Amino acid sequence: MGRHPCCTEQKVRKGLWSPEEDEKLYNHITRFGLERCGKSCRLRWINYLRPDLKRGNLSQQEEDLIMSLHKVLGNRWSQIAAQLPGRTDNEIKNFWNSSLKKKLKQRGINPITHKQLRETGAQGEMPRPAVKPIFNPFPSFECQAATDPTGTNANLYHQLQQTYRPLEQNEFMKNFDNNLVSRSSSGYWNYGEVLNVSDTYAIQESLNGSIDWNCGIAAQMDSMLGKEVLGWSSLEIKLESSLQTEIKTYHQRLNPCQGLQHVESSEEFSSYLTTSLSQDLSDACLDVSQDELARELNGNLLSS
DNA sequence: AACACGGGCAACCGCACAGAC
DNA sequence: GGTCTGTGCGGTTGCCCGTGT
Repeated sequence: MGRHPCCTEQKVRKGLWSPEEDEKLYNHITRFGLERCGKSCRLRWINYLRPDLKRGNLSQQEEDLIMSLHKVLGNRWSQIAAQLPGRTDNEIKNFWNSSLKKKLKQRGINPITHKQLRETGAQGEMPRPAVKPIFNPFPSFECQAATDPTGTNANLYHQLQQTYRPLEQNEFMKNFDNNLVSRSSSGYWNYGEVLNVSDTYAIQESLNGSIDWNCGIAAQMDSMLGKEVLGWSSLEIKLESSLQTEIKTYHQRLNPCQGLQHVESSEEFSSYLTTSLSQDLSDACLDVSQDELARELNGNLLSS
């Protein structure tokens, strides 16, 4: 778990409180009559009083960046906030819940998956699936662009098509029959033998069908599966370090002083970001089709 | 003017993690 | 290895304010 940027600054102490610090705090509270707990004070400082905070509304550029980052990171507000200097995770979370979410819905886009909503629902909501949703090894790429070969991100679509080679029907069934794709009694899918990577990856679906990326939960699988499970964190680290690089490059492109190409829109950035990340992930030789896997596993779930 | 309602936002809550002891 | 403390994080709650009736 990362620390808040303020604690990485050299002049900010961390760890146990010294008697001198206790005395200073005590004096402040007794002198000014502050009746707040430490946690509340900390929150107030982080979200409101910190001198490096930006005031005022978020710019269109910031909004675009949040949108793009959410597509990749999901509700990891602190990580999103880390890319927006002077903005807090709380501010971004509130902005997302009160504004951006609605905007996406109005555009017919599911704010959780960033996929186009079907036109069947009365309120434009996705109908609940008849069976429990299937684990998707690449939730980050469930963007509209990847499913629309005729859209503005056609290049991305074709790249993803090439990067993630579909498994043939019999190839999948062979894997399933040989227990290379398996599911534990606790609801974990294990793709370790199918994904051609050094570690075995595991993940849990939450009740609402979203994916639980928590490494801590995945770590609990050690005992269940009887073997070392977690390379998940290493994948996450790889993904995030890739993301850091892309963000840096994005900022460079946004800065005309550096004489680099200008990014025109959030769509362009999304495409750019996702394309770059897909290249990084393809380096990990992930060789599986999510759609094929989902279809087949759904079928097996129904028949079991 | 009074009330209901909804949106925006700050603050709170509970959990998890890391490090010290 | 267990416990305690400090900290980070995301979901949720509740207050304030504007708007509509």
